[in-house]
Amino acid sequence: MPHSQYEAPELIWLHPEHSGRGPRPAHSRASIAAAAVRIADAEGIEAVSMRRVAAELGAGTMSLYNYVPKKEHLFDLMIDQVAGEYDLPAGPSGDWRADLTALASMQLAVLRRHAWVPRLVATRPAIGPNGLRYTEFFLSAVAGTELSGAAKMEAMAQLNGFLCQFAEWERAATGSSPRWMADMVTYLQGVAMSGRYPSLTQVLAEGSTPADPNAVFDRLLQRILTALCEA
Amino acid sequence: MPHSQYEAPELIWLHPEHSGRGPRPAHSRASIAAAAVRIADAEGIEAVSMRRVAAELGAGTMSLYNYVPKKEHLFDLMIDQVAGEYDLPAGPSGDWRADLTALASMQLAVLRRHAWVPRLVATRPAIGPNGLRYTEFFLSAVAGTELSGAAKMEAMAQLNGFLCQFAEWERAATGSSPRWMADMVTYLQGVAMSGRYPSLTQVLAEGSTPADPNAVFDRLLQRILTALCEA
DNA sequence: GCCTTTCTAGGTACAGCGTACGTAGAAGAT
DNA sequence: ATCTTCTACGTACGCTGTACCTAGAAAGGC
Repeated sequence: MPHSQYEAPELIWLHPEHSGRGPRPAHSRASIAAAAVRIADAEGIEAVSMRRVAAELGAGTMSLYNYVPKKEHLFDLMIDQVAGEYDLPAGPSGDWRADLTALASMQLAVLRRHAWVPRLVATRPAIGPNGLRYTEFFLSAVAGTELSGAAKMEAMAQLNGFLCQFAEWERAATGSSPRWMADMVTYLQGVAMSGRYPSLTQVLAEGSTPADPNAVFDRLLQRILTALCEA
Repeated sequence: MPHSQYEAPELIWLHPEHSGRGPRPAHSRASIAAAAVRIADAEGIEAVSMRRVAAELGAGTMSLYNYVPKKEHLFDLMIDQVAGEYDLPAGPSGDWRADLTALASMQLAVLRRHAWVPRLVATRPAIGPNGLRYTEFFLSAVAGTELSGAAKMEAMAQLNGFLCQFAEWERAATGSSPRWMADMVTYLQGVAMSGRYPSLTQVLAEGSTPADPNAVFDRLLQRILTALCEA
């Protein structure tokens, strides 16, 4: 294909991976995605640059562009790569609440392993092959409910949003740098001292024994499931 | 302060805006935040660069660093700037559900006006002066419930997450480029054709009369409120 | 067999980014 | 009047995504 006047599709999944002609590609989408995931897990999503991923693969920077026409597409590959970690049952059990509870636990585990995922999926739809497997299982699990098709999709989006939100909240509470935590304490002390925020001050003063995140998760999840799927 | 060996606090709110000495600053946090918000509203958040904001203010690029030690802090200022758009009642009405419903509607309006907000608040806590006013109102509104202090904060975080999620979902459904929508349709047709995703195919085939977003919002909001605040 | 076509690999180059550092000068403190 | 501390901002560095180009490999048509 000529370089000019051709516009790559917005969706990498519409871009054929290889089309017979020419030399065998030295890499694959899967190996590229795996390399990018490795970097993001170890050094954070902001360390994932085209140069860095290419270096990880031992390839030239610009060679990557044969596989990934735009950097955004690299993110799509990464999302679908981790979506491949789901170990989905062959079919729904008939108990939608049990199925979705199990699915959500699995997803939380994935989000904990790959802390950069919530940020990415908030921006881009996860509709690669593995994302579609997830969607298919979710939809089959809630097939027995009275939800309309559109409502099922909404419910999936909301559940995903809740899980990402929870994972980020958990990480913010436990994974911040000491300096950051210290600054936060200093600031909130000043806020309490100012006297302008009595309700907030009262909550802060409560001491807040940090509840077991898993317990909080289970409780909130059940409530969300009820909210989403019950008529 | 000397340039070296001093480390700015992680929180811009711990950084004094001006300390008497030296020449009068030509700008203010408020004017800088307003300029950045103007740019983000008009051209998207990725158009907000230190150079661009400085230019908008008619200042030299590096002058901005006297007000905003790091770019992240500029985001904090922007978030608090739009949090200033809330027109909060003087105090809670005593009906927490009514108060939170009104608060959520106001917030949705803000998120619709400033589509870049969800992405930012997912990353950074909104604890500037205006964010604290919001927090204070939320906490005072749910003061009558049986929630613990920590549970109240969780509830606020979850409600915020829901609102951002909803705003992004709404925008994705209505605000994408024609090219993007066309590519999506092409892709999903192929997906349905493949036969590998029967439940998804069925949902897609349903036609999905696009429900009134406001109705969907009201319904989901009430369910979320119930899930979060009822014992 | 060869030739043409179409692919892959990857170097070079450019505009734009955040920001470290240094200098010049203004204004409050003594 | 002097010292100190602030503001304004130019220059420069290392990094980013990626447009464009060249070189060579492999498949299709004859």
